[in-house]
Parts: sequence; structure tokens; C-alpha cells
Amino acid sequence: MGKADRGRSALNGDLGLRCIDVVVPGPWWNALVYAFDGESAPAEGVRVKVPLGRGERVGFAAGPAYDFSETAMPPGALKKLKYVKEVLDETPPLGDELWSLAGWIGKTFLCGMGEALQIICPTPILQGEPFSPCPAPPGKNGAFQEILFYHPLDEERFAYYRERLSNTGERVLLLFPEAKESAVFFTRLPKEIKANALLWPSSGGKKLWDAWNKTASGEARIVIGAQGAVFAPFYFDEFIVDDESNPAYLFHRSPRLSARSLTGRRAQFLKGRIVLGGRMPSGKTFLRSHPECQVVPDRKNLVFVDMGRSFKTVIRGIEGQIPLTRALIEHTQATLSQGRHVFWIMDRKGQAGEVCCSDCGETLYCSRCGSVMRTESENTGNTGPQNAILRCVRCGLKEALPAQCPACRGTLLLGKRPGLEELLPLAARYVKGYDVLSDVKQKPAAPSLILGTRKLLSLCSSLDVGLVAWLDLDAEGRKVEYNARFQAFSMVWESCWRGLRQDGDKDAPKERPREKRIVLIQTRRPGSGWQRSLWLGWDHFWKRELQERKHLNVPPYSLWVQIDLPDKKDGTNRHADKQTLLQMLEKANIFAMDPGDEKSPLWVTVKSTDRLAAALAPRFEIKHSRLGFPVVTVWTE
DNA sequence: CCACCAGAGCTC
DNA sequence: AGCTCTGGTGGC
Repeated sequence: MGKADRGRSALNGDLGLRCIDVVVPGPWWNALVYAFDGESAPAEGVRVKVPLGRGERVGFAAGPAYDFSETAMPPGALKKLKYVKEVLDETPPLGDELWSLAGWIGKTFLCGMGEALQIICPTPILQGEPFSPCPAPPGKNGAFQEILFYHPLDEERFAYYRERLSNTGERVLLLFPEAKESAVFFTRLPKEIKANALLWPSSGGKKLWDAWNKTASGEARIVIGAQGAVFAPFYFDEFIVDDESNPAYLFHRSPRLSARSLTGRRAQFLKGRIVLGGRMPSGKTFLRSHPECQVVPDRKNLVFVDMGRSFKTVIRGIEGQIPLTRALIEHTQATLSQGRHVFWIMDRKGQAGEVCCSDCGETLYCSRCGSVMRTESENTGNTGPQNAILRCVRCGLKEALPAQCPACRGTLLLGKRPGLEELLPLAARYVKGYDVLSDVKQKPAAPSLILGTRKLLSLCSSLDVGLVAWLDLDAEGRKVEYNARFQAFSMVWESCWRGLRQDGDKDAPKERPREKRIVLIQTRRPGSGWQRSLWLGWDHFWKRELQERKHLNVPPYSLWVQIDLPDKKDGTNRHADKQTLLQMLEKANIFAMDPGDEKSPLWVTVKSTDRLAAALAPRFEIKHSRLGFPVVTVWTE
């Protein structure tokens, strides 16, 4: 809304009533209009206390003051117009950079500036606590610059980052995908650098507030942290992002911002440098800058095994196989006997990946979100589907296993696709003389076979792993997500290197040997399709993958926007709400896919968000608060 | 008699 | 979503 319609002056008599737009943090998109007394308007970005609803809220002044007659508000609104109660700051607490970042987030991720501010600011800022921002440094002459540094070995990259941190007195933000990695890197820094650095907390609350105050007061010129550190309130010269393609940079809750994109935007605004590092680039970076892959795994260490040669593994009450091959067992035994650990990775948790009725074939779905239910055994120690509970693979809802098929009342429910729980006894039977573990809390003393999902990979940083085996790689790349192949490729790529050190590495800690690692891949089509890129390099992978994505018009060639409608008690309104939203989009010539069933979101594919934002804006005005607001998620890569 | 809590109601 | 007002409950 704001102050469009400048020409109209329906209220001549009220000229002179000064107004400003105020962004009040909340799920709506529009700024709110308030009148204010006093001769000078609060500056843009300054916090103000304003009345809203029954109570009072802290908002941010946005834009210059203007006359009431210039608002787009209906004339009758004048009677209800409220005054700014209090101006809380002398200077804008976020500084011009983070303030502009908030605006950019609102536009780019279709969430409105109010929500962007909620994400950027720690709670005390939103509650009006005093805060002095870091003063802006004198204007820069430099230009935005991008530096790429891809190397599969962590130690190589870390050494490079350390060098960058020590080179100059520059202000640097260094991001890692995981909090743990940032902490380890920080602890190992040489004293001279550490004295100037601050480890960003991964929690919120008081620690975060301390970090804000310390950073803003200039106590440290280097900030190191995970995802959350992207909002460190400081004018940085350089931004370093390690493992830039790691999906962990995506925020967990909506709006699903990407910490890497935010960093890029900050560096551009500040005319600074961005250093992107990693084992491989993200699709977006590859598309933009076409880096070349310099290091590929040794062919000898990549073992492809045809799954067609796997044993028959019969599991009672569950249909399907867990593929175990002779090659897998032999490599496992050999590695364990060298005193090194072995990982078997399979991305199927629980006991059976799916349950269906043996009479009518109906699959059991989640009553909350409609996704497939898998089975997990209760902690009773009993196995077999009879003692299992159901758990939704998407939302995690737990339910008891029904006695009958909900569709036909048949009494025989059959599991499909056996999972990790069933793998444990099997593995123990085939691999004798060593510990077989499925849940690793602390470092195993003796060389062990460790079973798990892709999450196991992070353990490579602290254990000597001589063999990583992917039990069913096809299943990883076959998922419905458009980026399933990237996820599969990057995981296997990571498993070739993570935790290893190069021979002759001078300052490597001595706690573990740095020997080569074998990566064993069980698949139905050994070495075909994207798997071939594992020895040809990630540039080969991205060229093919991007070609295909371009053809299909999926990210990064288009944006996928997911719109989930609010869930209020009465399901009737929800349907009507969806219809109006569809009409609004249709009027703007935007085609939305509606899978039809009640709970599923709407999907829109667009080149850029501008037109879609304009079309959706009316639905996100504050007056719809009672209805609730849809949740919009933008998938960009 | 009042402290405490859940639910309702409201939003330039 | 976040804030306050309301009215019921229960402790002393």
C-alpha cells in the first residue's frame, strides 16, 4: 500500500497531518501508516513504538514522511489513524546495509519485510532494547569481486582460509555449513588470529545478543560461524563461504532463505569480496562462473558393484531386498582387518519403508500430511512388523499399526522396502568378528562396521574410515526432488574425501592416519549416467545436469514457489481461500498448479518473483490477519 | 479477594 | 503472529 496515488487529495482540509510508513514485524507484507507529532520525522530504519490491534508493537520507520492526503488509505480511515507513540532510536539500529538486506529478503523470498526483520534481528532488537550499531566505514572505491576455491580436501581449503584471515587487517565473515565445523576451525586458529576473531553462537537468546553487541562494538574483526552468522551486524570487507553447495545453508523454517545467497547479496551491497569454497560448486555458481574441476578421485578407489549380483536376503513379513553383495562383504572384511572403520550407508530409516494391505494393495498414509508411513520397531527389542509403530516419513507423526486395512478391512499388512533396522541383524550375520553398530554416540574403540543414513558422513571428520559403501545408490538419485541427482552426487563425492589428508601435509594433526579410502557403490547400472561423473569430475556432472534442468525449466533456470494455505479450524474457509487465491493468480496471468487434495500446497513456476509478488500482495495485507496468512516458500536452486 | 491461566478478539 | 482483555478457577 504505502503512499501510492499521490495525485489524489480527497481531504484538502487535512493537509498538514504528517504520516510515515512503519514496518511492523509480522506475517503481513504491507507497511502500516501512522501519524506523528513533532517537527522532524523519525529517520528510515529507526524503531518506533506504535499501537496495533489491542496492544502496542515495536516497528521500524520506513521511508520519508508525507501528508495524509497522499496516502492510498480510504478517506474514512482518517478517524482511525493512530499516532506513533515513541521514537526509540537516534540512529537506525541495523545500519543501512542490514536494513537494505531486509528489504531484499522480503522481495526475493516473498515473505515481506516484516518477516525478514524478524529473521535478521535478535529478540531484544524487536522488543526495543537499546542498541548501537557499528558505524559505517567510509565509502569504498573497490568493486564486488568473486573468488572461487574448490578443493576436495578440507585441510587444503582451511589452510587457504587461514591465510586469508591472517593476511590483512580486513573484516571477514567466515561461514561453515555446520556449527561443529566452525567451532573446530575456530579452536585450531593460531593465537594471533583468534585474538581478533569471534565464534558466532549457534543458539539464540542471551549468547546471540552478546555476539551482536560485541560485533557491533568492533571487538572482533573476524566472525566465524554457521548459517546464523550471516546476519552478524558488521561492515565486512570479505565474506567466505565454505562448502558453498551444502544444502545446510538453507534455513530450516520458512522462509527458506539460503545463507550463501544472503552472503552474496551482502558482499555486493558493500562492494566487497565473496570467496566461495567447497568440495564442489553449487549449480548456481557453476552456471554463473563455469569453474573447472581440478581433482578427481583415483579410479582404483571407486568400486562399482552390480546390484544384480546381490544375495537373496529374506526378511520375514517384509517384501523386497537389502542388497548385499560378495564384493561388499569382502571389502568390508579387508578394511576392518586393517584396523579401520567401515560405513554402510542406506537412506531408508526404520524397518519397512512402506506398509500395504496384502489383499487390496492399499498403502498406509499419514493422517496429518498424507505422506507415506514407514514402520519402526518400538524399543521393546522385538522385531518383525507385528511389534512396529508407524511413522510418517515427512512430518514424523507416530501412529499405532492398525489391526486391519483401513480400506478393505483385510487383516494382513505387509511391509515393503526393508530399512536400516532390518539391516542390522543381517550385517551382523555376514560380517563376523567385528562390532556392528547402528547408532554411534561416541567413538568406537575397535574397528567397527557402522550402519546409517547419509548423516554418517560427518563422522568421517573424527573417525578413520577406510571404506564407505552406498548400499543402494539408485534409490538416492531416483527421488522426486529435482535436485535428487545433485544430492546423490555430492554425497558420494564427499564420501571420497571427507576427513582425509593429503600425503605430505605438513601441519596435519597426528591423531589419525591419512590413508586412502575406498568408496564402494552398489547400483543396477554401474558407472552409467551421472555416476560416470564421479571419476570425470563435478564439471562433467554439472554440464549434463544443468542441460537437463534447463530443458525441464526447473531451478536454477526458474523459481519454484510453494504456497501453503493457512490451516484454520474450519476446513470450509480454506477451500474458498484457495479459490480466491487461484483467481488472483489467474487474473495476473500466472498459472498455478493445484494437486487438488486439501492439504497439498499450490505450486507456481516463475522466472522472477516481481509479478507474482504483486499478484499475491493483496492477500497479504494486514486486514486478513484473522484468516491467517499463506506460507510461501521459494526454491531457487 | 486477588493471582493465574486459557481462550477470545483485534489489527494503518 | 503478538498483544491485551476477559472470565473462570482456585488458593488462602
